[in-house]
Amino acid sequence: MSVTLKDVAQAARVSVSTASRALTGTGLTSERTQQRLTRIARELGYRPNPIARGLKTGQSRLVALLVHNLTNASFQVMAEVMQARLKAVGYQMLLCIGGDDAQQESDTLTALVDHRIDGLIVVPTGKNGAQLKALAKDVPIVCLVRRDDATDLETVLADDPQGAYLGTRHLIELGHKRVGLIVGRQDTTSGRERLSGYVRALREAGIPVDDTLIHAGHFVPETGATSCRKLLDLPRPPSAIFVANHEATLGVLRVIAERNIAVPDDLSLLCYEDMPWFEWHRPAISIVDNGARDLANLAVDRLLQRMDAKGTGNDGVREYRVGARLVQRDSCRRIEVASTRAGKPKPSIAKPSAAKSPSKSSAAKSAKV
Amino acid sequence: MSVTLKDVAQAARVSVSTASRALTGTGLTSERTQQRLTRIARELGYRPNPIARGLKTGQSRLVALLVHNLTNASFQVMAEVMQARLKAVGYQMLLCIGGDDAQQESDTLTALVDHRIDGLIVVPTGKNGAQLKALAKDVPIVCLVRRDDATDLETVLADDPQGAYLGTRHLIELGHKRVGLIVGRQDTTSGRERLSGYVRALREAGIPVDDTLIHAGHFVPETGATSCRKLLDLPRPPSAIFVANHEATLGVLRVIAERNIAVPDDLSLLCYEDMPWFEWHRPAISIVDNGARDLANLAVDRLLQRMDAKGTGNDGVREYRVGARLVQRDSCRRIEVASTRAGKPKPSIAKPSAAKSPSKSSAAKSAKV
DNA sequence: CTGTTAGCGCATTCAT
DNA sequence: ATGAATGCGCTAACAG
Repeated sequence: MSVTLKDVAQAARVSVSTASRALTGTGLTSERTQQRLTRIARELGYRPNPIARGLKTGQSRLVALLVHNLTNASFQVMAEVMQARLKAVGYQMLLCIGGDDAQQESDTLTALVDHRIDGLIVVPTGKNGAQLKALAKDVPIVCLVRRDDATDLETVLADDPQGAYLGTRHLIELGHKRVGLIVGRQDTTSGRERLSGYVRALREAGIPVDDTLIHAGHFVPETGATSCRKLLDLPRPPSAIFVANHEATLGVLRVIAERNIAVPDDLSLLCYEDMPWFEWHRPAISIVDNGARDLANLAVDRLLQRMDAKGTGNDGVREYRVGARLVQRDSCRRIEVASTRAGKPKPSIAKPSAAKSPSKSSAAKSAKV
Repeated sequence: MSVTLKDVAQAARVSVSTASRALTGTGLTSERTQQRLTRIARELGYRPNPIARGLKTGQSRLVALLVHNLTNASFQVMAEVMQARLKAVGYQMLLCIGGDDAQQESDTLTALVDHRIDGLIVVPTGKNGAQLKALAKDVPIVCLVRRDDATDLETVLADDPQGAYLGTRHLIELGHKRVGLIVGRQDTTSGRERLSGYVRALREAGIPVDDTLIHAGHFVPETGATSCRKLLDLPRPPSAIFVANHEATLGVLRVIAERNIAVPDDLSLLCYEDMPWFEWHRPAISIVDNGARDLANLAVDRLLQRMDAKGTGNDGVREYRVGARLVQRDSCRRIEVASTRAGKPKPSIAKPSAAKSPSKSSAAKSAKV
């Protein structure tokens, strides 16, 4: 069916081992045979068989990415970035979709190691820590976006405390006193951290935290719809809603459309994680950008690094943060400050573009309570 | 590192071959040893090594999907559907992104066969027909969404002629005489077929085809923006635009937003291929649904079938079509028939759904409520 | 620098 | 029904 190393060796009248050495470029062959073999191999259309090679070397040239879905825009760009980066260094990407489900994640993980993947980037559900920990002994693993607290794996996170803080502060600076928050499950890193950023911004502004304005739930559109309805039905509904649960966004937009609410006139809306069309929506939706592309790149960098330095125990385990950015568009408006001081609350900080901010989340700004 | 078949055999005090036979369930072993081995294997946590097995059998339990990108909503659902279906029957999906680029496609294809994939579903660029044809001898292939005319591979297509026809006819029935068309490159199946459907609907209605209303281009947002601008700048601009190039949609929406054009009051808009948020956009965008989910399912069915019936030459090669559907939402409106009969053009057919937004352009700022 | 020898883990032939 | 032997294609000792 296909030409093997043996064929090449025969054609060149050398042993297979010589052929192998010459073609794998181990510099253990004479320059001449090296080139000769290379030529012959090319002429014959020889393609090394990764399966056979893998059986021997224990490697597969396969790297897996395990995400929850492909609907989330962040996961899309992560997948694309990873695929491109990995291909450039000779790896094939195995994309798996776990649905944020513990069982599926577990099954997929074992299937992946069965296939002897050389590396893994995973957005963990957080419910298979033990398994992940065990696997980490055999294959380099980098966690992405979420931390699995039961492990001590290298992890690349978005700076969610900062992002949520920036977003909330922005709304507060626009004059909003009652900011509704729709956030993810509190048993996830991002869910907790975004809530904490929100709370911090409120505290810092001296605004009491009103629990009725906070809705935490599963990462699905329905969460957004339900939560949004409840917020709007409040005796004193919020003047702004911060949707920090990306998957919930669609649900929120749906309710807003259903009730014919004008954004930003009747309600300011701020979302988390960009999507290509947010910019073209009317009004264009302001967002907190989590830096999906940079997250992916960093994760790949770390993974590649670990893959190279295999054998080097899991010492260097470290946690990384990629800064968040506020991207102002047209879905948030300034509202009248119906309170005491007439002075306008500082001009918007509107930092036009990028800006790594101190990633140390909390300590940086103000030592509030 | 991991427990091998040999370990299991030893623990059971049988030969590896017996162990192999028992565990692969070839019914060539006594019922008793069969169960005994199964139990022992489980106790030991034995997991067959697909690499080793693959080397022997020539199979990998890997199936690849090669698409252009992950931005296209259709590709997203196809990837998710495929992954789920394949996993259910014990295959891992290798997702590759070719960027609709001939070179990348070619590279990827060779990498995939190197890895001895057991099957391939590909959205072909159409520029590597020869290669695909050659590969088809070694591995079952199903083309999806596009046909590669240089091959005679089994192909699962959307019914684009029908879809474009339905969409165009819908607009015509609403009274539109000048319907702009933004469509894909004419060297692709879908590009040609959608154009043909458009033309047919026009002809059928006795409306002359105006070339200045037709823009064919690459599958990128920019195409939509450019084309849309040209259409709007026409001396006699169209009253409706049919965006039959999915990737171009964003560009069109952008121009519409930039110019502050009211849809559907100033312009009716019909798009091709659904996206989750189309429904929540304001106005909700009417579309022609290409049936991505069904396309994927059918493609998987066909592939699995071919994979089973391997050896059976490439006889059964056939072409399948998945019907398109028109999904009416709020972005198309009936317009006055500026001709003969005076009858007033009926009130806007505005479907029950959501409410009309403050139609007139000025939406963003201005006084509200 | 090169050829010889040995497996990697498994499925499968051939014996028994 | 089971064991022994063979080889898939390749890499890596181990000699020369």
